[in-house]
Amino acid sequence: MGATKTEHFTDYQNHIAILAKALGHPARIAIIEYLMKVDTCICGDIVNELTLAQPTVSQHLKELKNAELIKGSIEGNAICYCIDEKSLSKLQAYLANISESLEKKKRNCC
Amino acid sequence: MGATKTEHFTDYQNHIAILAKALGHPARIAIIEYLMKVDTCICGDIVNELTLAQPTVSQHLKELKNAELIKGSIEGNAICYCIDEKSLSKLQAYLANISESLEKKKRNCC
DNA sequence: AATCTTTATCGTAATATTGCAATCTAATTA
DNA sequence: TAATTAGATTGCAATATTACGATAAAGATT
Repeated sequence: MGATKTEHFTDYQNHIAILAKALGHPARIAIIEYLMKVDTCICGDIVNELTLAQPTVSQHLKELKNAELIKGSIEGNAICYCIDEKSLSKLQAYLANISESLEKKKRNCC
Repeated sequence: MGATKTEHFTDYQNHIAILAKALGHPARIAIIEYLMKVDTCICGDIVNELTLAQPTVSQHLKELKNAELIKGSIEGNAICYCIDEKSLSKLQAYLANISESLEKKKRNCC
């Protein structure tokens, strides 16, 4: 035990969960926000932006990349990161859909 | 080490991360979807809906409740759960905001 | 009151995540 | 080519999460 039983859930449920999980750490939210603030992709100074050691930041970047929430391209000896809009939109659309449905059906409870 | 260094991030970043993290498991996505499908709050059969043991489901419900993504009210000897719109909207708005900004600033990279 | 039903909690094992020092790799510059 | 720079990888310790059997708590039913 201990590992998530992904086989009990749909591909879609697993995928949404992976996206949400990737955003489930303040450092990764901070990275996304930093990539938003500077409005091009950014080479280098992500590490300087966070008060975490370089290997830790590298690991968080890797997780965001695995979830395809960011993408990086090699630029000289630095790496240029930016937000991958597609995955972010997917999660956003999912939540928007729920919010919308909730508003429609005025439930008589709670 | 091992624990998230929340003190390095803003309250807002921490809060968004908590919401995302709570959705970062397929069982919890499945719970949210089930609560959406049946359009009132639901007493009882959440456990039957998932192929996980009752204590496991109870734990997932607790985490969703801690993040204030669902709320539960006692109804006889059962408990009646439904989605807590406020928190869900908050995360949705956050992502919508990013998506919107991304579309505006047509970035010349990646 | 005894039993049943529903949900929570405890205890514990397996696994995953977080964080960092040390090290490695690869491109860049001196 | 040696030194530098940017970033990834390795290895490890601390902590968190996931899952579930056993059990407890509390209202409902018999």
